[in-house]
This record gives sequence, C-alpha cells and structure tokens, in this order.
Amino acid sequence: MGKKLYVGNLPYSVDQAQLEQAFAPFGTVESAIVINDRDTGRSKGFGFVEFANDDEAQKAIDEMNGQSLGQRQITVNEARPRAPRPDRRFG
DNA sequence: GTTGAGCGTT
Repeated sequence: MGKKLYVGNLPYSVDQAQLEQAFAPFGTVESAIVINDRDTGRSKGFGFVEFANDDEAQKAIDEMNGQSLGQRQITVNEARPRAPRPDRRFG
C-alpha cells in the first residue's frame, strides 16, 4: 500500500531524478515526477512522489515539508486527486 | 511562479 505526495514550490532547476534522490532516503520511491507546463515546456514548480509504503511517505512528509531544495522552501503533503477538466466533447 | 495528460467526439 502506497501513498502519493505532492511536492510544491520546487525550484525550476529540479528535475524528476533530483526529486527521487531527495526522497529516496525515506523509503522506496515507486515513482517521482516533476510537472512541466504543456504549453511552455518549463517546469510548473511542483511534482509528485509515490512511496511503496504509507508510513514511509508520512515520514517523508514530516521531514521534507518546509525544507530547502535549491533556492526554494518546498511544500510536501499528501497529494490531492487530479483536478477535473472541462469535457470538450460537449463544447 | 503551488495539486499531474492526452486521446478523440457524448
């Protein structure tokens, strides 16, 4: 059973490999991704990390939230579900 | 610079 983490306020210099490296010490990172803007190709400044175990994920939240990564203080908490998008099939 | 996409047409 795993848990998904939101990691916000990331520096644009951080990529998904850096993100995984940053969270790897807390447990088994199932996946780590940094979201890039689809239109501009630049980072949106946040990403997601999925842990294999929820206990490890919670530990990572507790230890990583508010910590510095590069020049920014990152936000770490349990991820929300993906936002709904307009169904353009009707438009 | 703060909560993930793209396909394809209900």
